[in-house]
This record gives sequence, C-alpha cells and structure tokens, in this order.
Amino acid sequence: MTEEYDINQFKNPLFTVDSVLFTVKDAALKVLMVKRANQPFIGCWGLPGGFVDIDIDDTTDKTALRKLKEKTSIAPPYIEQLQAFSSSDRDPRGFSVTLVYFALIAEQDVSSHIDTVEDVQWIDVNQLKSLSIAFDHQYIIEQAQLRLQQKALYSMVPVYCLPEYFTIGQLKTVIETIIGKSIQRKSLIRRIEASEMFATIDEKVKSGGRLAQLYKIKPDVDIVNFERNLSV
Amino acid sequence: MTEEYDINQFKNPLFTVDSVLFTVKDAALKVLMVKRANQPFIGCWGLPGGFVDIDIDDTTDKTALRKLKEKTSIAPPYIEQLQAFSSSDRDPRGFSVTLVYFALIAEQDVSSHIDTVEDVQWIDVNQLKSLSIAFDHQYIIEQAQLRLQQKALYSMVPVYCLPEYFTIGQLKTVIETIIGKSIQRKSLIRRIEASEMFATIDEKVKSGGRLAQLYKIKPDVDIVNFERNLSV
DNA sequence: CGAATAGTGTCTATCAGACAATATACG
DNA sequence: CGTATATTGTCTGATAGACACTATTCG
Repeated sequence: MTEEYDINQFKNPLFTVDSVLFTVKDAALKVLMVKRANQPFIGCWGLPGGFVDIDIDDTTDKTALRKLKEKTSIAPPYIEQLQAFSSSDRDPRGFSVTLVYFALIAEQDVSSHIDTVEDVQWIDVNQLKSLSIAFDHQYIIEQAQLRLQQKALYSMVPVYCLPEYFTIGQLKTVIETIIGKSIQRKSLIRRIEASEMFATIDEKVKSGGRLAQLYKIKPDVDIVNFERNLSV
Repeated sequence: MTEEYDINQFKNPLFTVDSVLFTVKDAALKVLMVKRANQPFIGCWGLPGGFVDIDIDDTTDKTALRKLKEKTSIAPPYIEQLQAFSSSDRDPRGFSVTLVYFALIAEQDVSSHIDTVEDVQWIDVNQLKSLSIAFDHQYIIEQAQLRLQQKALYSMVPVYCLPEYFTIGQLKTVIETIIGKSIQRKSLIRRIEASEMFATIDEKVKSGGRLAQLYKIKPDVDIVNFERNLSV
C-alpha cells in the first residue's frame, strides 16, 4: 500500500511552546509568569509561551526564545528543553501538547524591564499554590524545579542565575536556595577550580567582612558535569 | 485586547511521535527500525512512530506505545521521553516536530514477532551510516544512544534489555556493550545490592564455569539513581 | 587436574563533608 | 580589638577501581 500523506487524516493536536524561566531573587527561587490576556484561563498567571510561527521560527528553540524576548527583552544565557506535556484535557480546546523549555537568568538583567509592565512578574515558586495558575503550568513548574535541583547537584548551571561578575558567596547562596539545603563552601570552591569554567577578575567587592574575589564565566566554555552529586 | 484563539491564525506544524527502541543482541546495541512504506523517504529505514490519533491516544505516551505495539506486538518495560526535534527542513512537507521516546526491551521478547515480518528489523547502531535512514533519524538515534550511555553510568536501566531472569554476567555484558567499555564486576555487584531492586531466584544456570545465580527485578520497584557515575 | 566463569576480600584512589585555622575588612 | 565574611588546610567517610583469591562446574 502506497498511501500518500493526507493532512486531514488526523485532527492535529494543539501545539505550543512554553518556558519556565527561573531566577533567584530575595533569597527565593522565582519563576517568570505572565498574566493571561486571552482565553482560556484569562486573568490567570501562565508561563510565557505560545504557538510556533513557522514563518519566523525555524526550530522550537527559536519560538521559546522569541516568546521570552517579548516578555523580558533579552535572551537568557541558559536554556534547554525540559519535556513535552500532553493530554486531552489539559486545555479546554482539546488535545494539546506543550513543549516546555527551562531557562535561567540573572534577575538584574530583566527586572528593569519587567518593572515597566503590569502583566509580567517574578513569582516565588512557594507562592504558586495560593494563585490561580493556567493549565497544568503549576505541575510543569514543579517538574522544572526538580530538574533544576538535580542539575544543581552535579553541574554549575546555577551560575546562570547570577550577573556577569559574581562571588563565591553569591553562588553558594543561589545553589542553596535552589536545592533548599546548605552546602559546604569548600566543596563549591573545589568544583569551581576543577571545572575550569571560571576566571577570577582583578577586583574584589565588599561583603561585610573580608573582601570577596570576583569571578566570571570564561568565554565559550561548556558546562561541566561532575561525576558525583553533592549530598542531599 | 481580548483576541479569541483562532485555529487558523498559525499554520500548525506537523507533529509526530517516534520511538528509539534499543536492545542488546549478539553483543551489539541494536535499534528497532521500520522500512517506510509511504512517502516521504519511502523504502528508507525509519523509527517506529507516526501521528497522534487524538480519538485513541490521551497522551503522547500512548501514541508512542501504540505505535511500538503495532511493530513489536508488546509494550516495552522501559520507556521515557527523550526530546523533541524540530526544524523547517527535517521533513520535506514543511516545518515539523517529532517528540521522541527512548525505550528498552529484551530482544527475546520481540524477535519471535519481528521474524515473521519483512519491514521491521533490529539494526546495529554502528551500521546505520551504511544505510539510508529517513529524516534526521540517524541523528536522533545518536542522541538517544548518548542518553542511554549516560544513564547506564548512574542507574540500572540497562537491565531492561534483559529477560525476566538474568545473571550478573549478562547484565555486565549489556552494560559494557552500551557504554563501549568494560566495567568491574565487583562494582556492578555492589550496585545490585545497594539498589535493592533485585531478588535472587532459587535457581542457577550454566555459564561455562561455575553456575550463575539468577536475578529478577522485584515487582513495582523504582529505578534507583546512584550519586556517582561509573568511570568513563 | 585445567580451563572457564562466578563470586569474595581488601587495598587504593577520588572527592564530598566537616570543621578548625587563618586572612582581611570595617567600626 | 571584635565581629563578620572569605579563604585555606586537613581529617574523615563513602564508594568506585584494581586485582588477587576462592568457589564451582565441566571435560
């Protein structure tokens, strides 16, 4: 049998791309949420995202970045695919699939922009349950948070929640906020050195006590994955 | 602005679900491939998969399982989402997205079935480059293989390439085939014990020397992830 | 017995945790 | 100096690698 493909043979699922953009701000893990202006779930908070525009986006990565840029005005320094979520009842319009990306950014790099708009906000992940969240986005955020927590144990990705120059103390706080547990400063320093991902800056900053060394990410380095997890 | 959703506002991308089903057979990592009966890439080998049937499948997981079952007659004991692959040129029909699953099965559980058909075969991953592979499926298989190799270093998933009862020697061979490097039998035994995922069977089997203890997976256990990788 | 494979014992290497010791700001 | 934070030194603990040693089966 040599059937030709018939575009109408199947009802196509609704397909969207959403992003979970995290940062650490005020000692809490926050996620970028958008107040929905359209149905369904109008007025609820939802993840930034939307439909692929196949005339503009040549991959779904581009869709995710385009939608994030609409809300934050910049591209996050770290983004990866999380997972697709699908079901016949997650969207009242019918079977839908959302491909979810998971991204990190320094809050300083977006706050100036989102302070000018009403409908985009950093929301503490621990306050989601007291808000009206669109679709299954709360569940999706939980899954993204689990992934971030895992990654924080074996990689340096949390550094992408910090601005260009940062101290070990800041990185330690960010990691501790993400995994919800304190870590050994010494272990962190060992990893910073072993990873060879970072360069010291010829400058130190005040910190309440001894001045702290500034670091930055070396240009064009890959994220190092360690062979052991930090303890949980 | 209160725009209503307009199904025709965007050209919907083609959306498919494909699976990379691996097994270890004849001391080689093999992937289940299907000879394509339809355009595009008719006559080439491709991954088992297809369109979501929203009248039957309530999630994409169901689509993956349904398509695998069509080709193998059974559901694999291990399946997880790998990743979505998208681009405007991976399919000649236009922008397309494929959500790819990654699954493992014992070859004994499918071989009897696929031996009766012409268009489904286990193909050695190292022989793919000499064949005509549809779409970007060769690249997708490489990505799935990398994921499997990583997982083999910190979890017991390779056991799902073995039948119900298996020996430590068989598991060792499967892991070594997957990661392409020999491992310490002792390390494997330590992990089998620490994971508490397995029960010994009151039976031993011939192996050329001393009889080997049979193991099986305890019912309803979760896959244990270790905090360290085996060395690479 | 010898060859082959299964399984154990045990020493080493690596790296995270714990925490003491030292360094450097600032008032 | 006292307090606070940064940074280093070093000991302990957990687990993987290496590999010798023992056990069991078959011809």
